Amino acid sequence: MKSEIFFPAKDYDLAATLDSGQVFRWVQKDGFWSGVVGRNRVQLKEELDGIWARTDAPVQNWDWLRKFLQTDVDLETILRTFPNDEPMNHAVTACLGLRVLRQEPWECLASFILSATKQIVQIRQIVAHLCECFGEPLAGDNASGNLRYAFPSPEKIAGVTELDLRKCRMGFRAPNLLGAAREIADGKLDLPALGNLPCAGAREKLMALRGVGGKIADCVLLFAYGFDSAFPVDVWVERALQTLYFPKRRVSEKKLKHFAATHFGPHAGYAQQYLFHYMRTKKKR
DNA sequence: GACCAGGAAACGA
DNA sequence: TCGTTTCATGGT
Repeated sequence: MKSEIFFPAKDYDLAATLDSGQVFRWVQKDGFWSGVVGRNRVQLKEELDGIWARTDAPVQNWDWLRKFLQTDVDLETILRTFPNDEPMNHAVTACLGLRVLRQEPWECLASFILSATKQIVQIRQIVAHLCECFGEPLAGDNASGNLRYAFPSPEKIAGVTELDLRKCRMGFRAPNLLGAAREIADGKLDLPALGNLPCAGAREKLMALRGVGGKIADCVLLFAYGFDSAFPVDVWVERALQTLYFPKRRVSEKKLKHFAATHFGPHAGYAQQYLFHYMRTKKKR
């Protein structure tokens, strides 16, 4: 029994949002985007004035999907807080409608632990392997590959061996994922409770995990908890800051991070996502 | 076949 | 407090 709904939203670019390295399980086919949110398989389609959605299983309350998509966020208000400079204006013009999603914390944390020095296509492959190996099967019948499964729980991961995880081709990231899963399964780290802490406190807790440094912590703070001030600096964003803002002189990573923390305003993380996607897509045009 | 990827941690100067 | 090296794997 399928269910469907329409979420009104101005300026929502579904492709840019789902294909900008925030999430790793969404695939486009036959004009729809297919993915999994929690235990629900979902199909999405961008319409003129919003997002149309359909699930395989019946749904009464759609709050979980509305929250994931962040359709209630007034994008225009956020964009107005961005600095009015040339690089930022170019990035916004190029990817208008790009949104920051609100993900489930464990899936987000696990995915970004697996992201270390991996290309986005490869992160997708590793996550797909992980779901096929350890995820619970989902109800319904019209999905293929890893979309047949939920993202595996911390308890499930905590119960397998490092060798089992390495079979998903995650290499040296395996002990880091296993360690994080055990901390959570053992109750030593209360992931949902991090959302009640100040940003800096939550960041500290995340960085206490082996394999989680500042960049991965910032991704989780921004993509799972909605701390819009978090500003992940990876190789692409570092390149964006260096070439777009300081083209004449080489600036140290530390200086770039200080610049980022002071220049982009209260929704810096949102601005970061525009710069990231802009840099990754502009040369292809 | 070289080079690099949404990094982090250990190490040496 | 810096820069350098190592880690595993696969895309380009």
